[in-house]
This record gives sequence, structure tokens and C-alpha cells, in this order.
Amino acid sequence: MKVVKRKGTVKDKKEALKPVDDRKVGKRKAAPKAEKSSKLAKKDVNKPKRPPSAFFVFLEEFRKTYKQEHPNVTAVSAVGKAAGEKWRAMSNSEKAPYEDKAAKRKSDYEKLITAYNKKQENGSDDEEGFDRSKPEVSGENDEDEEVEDDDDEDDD
DNA sequence: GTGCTGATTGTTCGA
DNA sequence: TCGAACAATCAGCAC
Repeated sequence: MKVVKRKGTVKDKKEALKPVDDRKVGKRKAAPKAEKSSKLAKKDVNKPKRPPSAFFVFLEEFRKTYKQEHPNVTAVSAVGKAAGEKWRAMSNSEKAPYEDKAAKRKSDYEKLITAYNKKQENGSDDEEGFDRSKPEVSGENDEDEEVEDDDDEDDD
């Protein structure tokens, strides 16, 4: 087991990066990945992953834009910060398309989790029928890709 | 070489 | 009802 907890070092970095004290819940990233891994080991790998929130949907696009505008900045922390700031600055109408996409993904997730739960009840002996390796969201949510509002990221 | 860490917000789920 | 966990991403660094 390779439970590398470089808390000492990274924490030092964290301390330097923690100017943001007005966080909502005060960073829950404290969750040790080691424990997480253990949990994941216990959990079903077939269990559908949670759907991205509206912010994460926005983040996906924001990353692309950010990388184009800041090709030298590859740190995810920088992108996350920038995305968070922009997200807060956005109006509800601007967030609407992302929330819509998130709602669709959530709907898909509910279907998947329902099917997953059913399989759990029936017995998880043949999980091969549940191919989550493929994007189940393919086909029905075709309008999912219509969100191409590039007029969003026109920050100077 | 492997795998955790950071940074963000929203959502989900368990206690 | 509250709070913790987790969702994506990837360079950097410790072991």
C-alpha cells in the first residue's frame, strides 16, 4: 500500500495558498485520498459517478478558454480560482445554460443510479450488463451540445 | 513509476 | 438539518 501522505510539505504549500478564508465550508479537500481509495476499493466501481454541478459544467468550458488565454498557467488551482471568481460574477441568466446542462446530466444520473440500485437488489453477479465505460448520455441528450455560448468568456 | 495534492462550487447522501 | 464527501482537471512533487 502506497499511502503517501506528504501532508508536511503540501500543507506548507496549502498554508501559503489559503488566503481564501471566506470559503463556504472551509475546504473539505482535507479528505485524505488514502481513505478515499480505501473507500473506493470497498465501493462498487460500477456505481455511476455523480453528475457535475452547474459550476463543473461551466468549469469544463472555462478550462479550455483559460488554457487558451493562459497557456503558461497549467495549475488546476489557478484555473479553479479563476473559475470560481467568474462564476460568482456571473448573473443567473448567464448561469442558466450551465444549470440546464447540469440538470440534464442529473436526470441521466438518476436513471443510472436507479438501474444500479436495481442491479444491487437483483444481485451483482453480472455487472457486465452495466457498461458505464460508455457515455450513457449519448443520443438522448443531443441538445446537450448546443451550449456553445462562447460569448461568455469575453473577459478582458 | 506511482499516486496524492491543490483550488473551485454545487450536489448528493449519510448520520 | 447539518456536514462531509465527491464530482473534473493536471502539473508538481514526495516516496
